[in-house]
Amino acid sequence: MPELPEVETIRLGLQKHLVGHKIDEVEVRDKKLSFGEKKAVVSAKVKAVRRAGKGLIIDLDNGYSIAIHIKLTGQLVYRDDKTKKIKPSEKYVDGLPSKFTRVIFHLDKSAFLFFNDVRRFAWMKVVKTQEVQSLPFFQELGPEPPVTGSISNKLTLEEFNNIASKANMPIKVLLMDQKKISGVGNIYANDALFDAGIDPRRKAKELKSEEIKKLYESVIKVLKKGLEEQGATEINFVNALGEAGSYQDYFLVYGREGEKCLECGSLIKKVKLAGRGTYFCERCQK
DNA sequence: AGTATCCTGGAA
DNA sequence: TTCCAGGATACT
Repeated sequence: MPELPEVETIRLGLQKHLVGHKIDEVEVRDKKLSFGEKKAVVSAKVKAVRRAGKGLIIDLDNGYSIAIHIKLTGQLVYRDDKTKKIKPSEKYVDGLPSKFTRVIFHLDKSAFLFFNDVRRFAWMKVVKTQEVQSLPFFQELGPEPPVTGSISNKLTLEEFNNIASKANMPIKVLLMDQKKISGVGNIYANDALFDAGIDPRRKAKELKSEEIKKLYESVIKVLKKGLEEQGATEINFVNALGEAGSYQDYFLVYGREGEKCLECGSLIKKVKLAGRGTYFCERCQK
């Protein structure tokens, strides 16, 4: 789902297209969304777009920011006269107001930013820039594997070793715990464990240090691959121009239950860990 | 540490 | 028609 590579892909697109625009008007169409003070963003200019874990921060030039989490199905899509020509992915729920469009930013130079979300788990909140880090989500974020584009602290191998040695939970659950390690979700956790040859059900604290080292490298490797492919379009992830990613064409084990292991040909198994679908090869992952 | 919850479209 | 997926959180 939207994880570090997907959110970073959006950030890069917004950094390129959104920065410099003035916000003329904001339409909040979903009453469930506690957007905050609309007045605080109207007539401000976008200064920068930052990321921490799976969270995004749009900084304005008036001391305010818009903190965002797209959760499972959120989309942030920029449109202007030039980018209108780009044919969006079929996964793009709708560029123009649709029933899934929760917020519309009317920008200067006839541009728009659409915030779409089918399942309504995503959130978007106006806060003072200084207070972004004190929002519970950002405050509690753990360090992030060293990939790119983030303001979070970088997870070192030593730290990963330390965190794992104290965690009495399956290693896969640890990888996905944003308070311990940020940015990794279900897709990349499954694929990293396959790449490292480690059974996702094993207790984190029981892993040997060479296994932790291998896993550390595998996590970085799959995240980088995800970034290169501009993310995975599983449900309806799209980038800031409405285009799909392609990491779904390179899934190692995620979503491949019953299919052949890419290494040994035996069938990929699926179990549940902490309520989440967990895919692995019993023969390759020990 | 595990489980229910939010929400909805799409799969079974 | 029912069930399932999933990020993060609130419970137990």
